Amino acid sequence: MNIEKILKTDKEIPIDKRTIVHVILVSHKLNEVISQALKPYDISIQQFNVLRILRGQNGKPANLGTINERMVTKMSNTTRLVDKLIAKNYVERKICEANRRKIDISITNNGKKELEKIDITMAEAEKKLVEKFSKKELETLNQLLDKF
Amino acid sequence: MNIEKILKTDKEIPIDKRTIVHVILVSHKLNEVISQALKPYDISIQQFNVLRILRGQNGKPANLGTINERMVTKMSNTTRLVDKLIAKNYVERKICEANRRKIDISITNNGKKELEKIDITMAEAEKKLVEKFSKKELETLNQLLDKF
DNA sequence: TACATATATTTGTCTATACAAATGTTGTAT
DNA sequence: ATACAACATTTGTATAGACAAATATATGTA
Repeated sequence: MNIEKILKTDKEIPIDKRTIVHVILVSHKLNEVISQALKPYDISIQQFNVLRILRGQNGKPANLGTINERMVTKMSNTTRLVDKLIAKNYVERKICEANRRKIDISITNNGKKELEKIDITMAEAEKKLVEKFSKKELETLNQLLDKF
Repeated sequence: MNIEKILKTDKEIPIDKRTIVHVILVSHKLNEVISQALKPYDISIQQFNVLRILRGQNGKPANLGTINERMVTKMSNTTRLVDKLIAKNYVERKICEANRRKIDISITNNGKKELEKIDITMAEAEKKLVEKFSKKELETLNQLLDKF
């Protein structure tokens, strides 16, 4: 990924700015590849993330706050994301009887089945994205990213 | 930036997935810091990018295609972005007489003045974002990111 | 010239994100 | 018991992004 080529610029970008733009560009690419991998399943990355979080609850329902905490992108409207998953019959929502301010959100069997199919595609996409890296390089990259 | 803490998970994430999530999380953070820096000027990152591209034209007007090429995030609707900059009187648009399909977009003096103010704030924000890195680390990071 | 094709931009629709305000529920202090 | 603050979610509004369709102009070819 050559940034200068992507941005069609001929002048050299100073290293501070270059690093920042570089991370953002790579992130865009990752998002794009993952979105494409999800396309056949007609589900967005964020919807997929919510489904995975709910499965990780192992039957225990989650409320909105819990989902939000675990999301890669903290959203202000997980409500609307959950709405879409309910429309697809991947998720159920009911009022939490112990605390009626909260809601209990859980994945349906249908949602679990769909997720299993998606998992395979996703694992392939993820593997392909990092195939050019050695294990050592991945470790170095993660250490460097930790400094942000 | 500790990913596991951010995602509130206790289990270790496999390195492939961890790297991908890591890049995306750092990218979110960079975007957030930059957005906040721009907030006092009431301009979005993308609007700022378009302004910078237009200034880089050195008086030569740009058409939509040119702007798109040079954008960090290639958009399908630079049209609407330009609309907003016109409303702020930072940018002018007129039909290109040489080829009436194209439009000539140029930055106004008002836009240039505003951009000069923003530049200072942005340079500070960028510098701060990478302050924990040595020059060598930044170079290594850029080299690793190139492999994506 | 007429027609098909390519090019450049605009518009519509849907999803996602950020932020603020509104709603409803619970806990607490008096 | 009432009033008030804190909490959890929902809703409204604006920006941005992906994609497809529509519009307008230009170009190549029979």
